[in-house]
Amino acid sequence: MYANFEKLPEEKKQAILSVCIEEFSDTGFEKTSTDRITSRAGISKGILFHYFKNKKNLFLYIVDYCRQQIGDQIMKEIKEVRTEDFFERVKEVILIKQRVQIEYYRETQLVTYAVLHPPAGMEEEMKHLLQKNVDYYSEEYLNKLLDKDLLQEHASPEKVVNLTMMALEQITNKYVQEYQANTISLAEIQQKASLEIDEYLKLIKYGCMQSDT
Amino acid sequence: MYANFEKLPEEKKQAILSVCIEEFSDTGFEKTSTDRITSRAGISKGILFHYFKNKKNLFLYIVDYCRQQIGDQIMKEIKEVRTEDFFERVKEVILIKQRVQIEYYRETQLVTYAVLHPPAGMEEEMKHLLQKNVDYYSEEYLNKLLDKDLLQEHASPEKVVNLTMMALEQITNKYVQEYQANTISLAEIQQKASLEIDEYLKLIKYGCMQSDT
DNA sequence: CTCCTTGTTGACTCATTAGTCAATAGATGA
DNA sequence: TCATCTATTGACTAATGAGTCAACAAGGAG
Repeated sequence: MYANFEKLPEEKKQAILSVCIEEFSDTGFEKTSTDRITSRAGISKGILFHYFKNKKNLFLYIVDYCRQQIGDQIMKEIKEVRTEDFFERVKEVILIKQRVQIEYYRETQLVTYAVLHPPAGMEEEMKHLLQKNVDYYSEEYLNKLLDKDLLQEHASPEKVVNLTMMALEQITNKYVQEYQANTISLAEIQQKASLEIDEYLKLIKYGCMQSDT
Repeated sequence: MYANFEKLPEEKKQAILSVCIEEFSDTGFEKTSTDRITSRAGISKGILFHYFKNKKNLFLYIVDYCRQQIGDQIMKEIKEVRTEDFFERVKEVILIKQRVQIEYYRETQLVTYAVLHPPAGMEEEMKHLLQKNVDYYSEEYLNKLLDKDLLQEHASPEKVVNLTMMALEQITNKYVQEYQANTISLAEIQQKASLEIDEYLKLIKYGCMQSDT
């Protein structure tokens, strides 16, 4: 489908891709102008439409490319994680995600935006694209690590996994925003996030109420 | 500023407002056409620009109007809540929010969208608008209801409030989506949400691990 | 009825943009 | 060298949309 584009020399491909990523993540689908893309990338309008046929296809290609990049990077790093304790592992995984989210922040922004607010007429494509990502680190897998024998009878494993993921993701997102606003170093926010994560994990593990209630 | 619009007969005002809300919430700022608004509302293009000067002002006016409507409605209902127990109260409040979110779903969608993804050049206005909403049901207030004497020493009140709000909001949002997708009744999703909330509250109160660990 | 004010119209301008296509440049092979 | 094919160009089209403005309508006030 995009063979003509793909057989371009890597250097030129990268130049075009990075301009597109910048433009789309900055101004969204509608407001991004193909004129601006072509002039910034130093190519003609004709050739862009020759490669991708239309703006919609270009956008889908770029979003999918970003999704893949992020996914690959996260998977690569997660594969190294050996920790078997559920809570420790979730923590490590979430900190990896945070790092990647910062390293690929434009890509993350673009994919998040595209999935949450698909441009008119792309709802189906985005759903399809999202599915490719769902299973790249399944909750099922985490679920298996949770030792059910240690859980209280009222605590269903799915709820524990869900609450934990939700809480940790919220914490890391908060710090990502801080990182982007000010100029704290990555190491610093990871350290802060790590401490806060520990406290929330304690809360989830042992609750907030004194046991004699 | 918008005196000319505001002194219109209520009926005509409502007609215009509701068309704008529909269009903006459906297609977002950029894609919404003032031509379409005027023709659907049965008014001329000239008069729309006479009332609001430009599209940006119109959008801000509509978003603020929606924000106010939602806020007023929630406040009205929350004022009736007498429950003093923190967890019970948070639950009631969140279920009220869920009801209002469903009743005013277009308005909610519009405001959420506008705040999360402000159209180019409206970032400041949106921040300002958000601030008006922040304190309409402060976490501070909820904080006061949390009896600190009952908490374990590791559980900081802010974290308990935060985790609770986050969890419950996520649950209600999940059910709102279900409601919008299928055709379950409001009563039914509120009942389901209520049960699930109870389980998460138990988890937050007493944790998931058996105490002898 | 006439003058004035205020509300309202919609055809028009001007800028922008996705997408096209005839023409050109460059490469390949005979 | 010439012929053929592919890659690339950029001026052009057609559509759309925000914002303007001269003109018209309505409703008093005198």
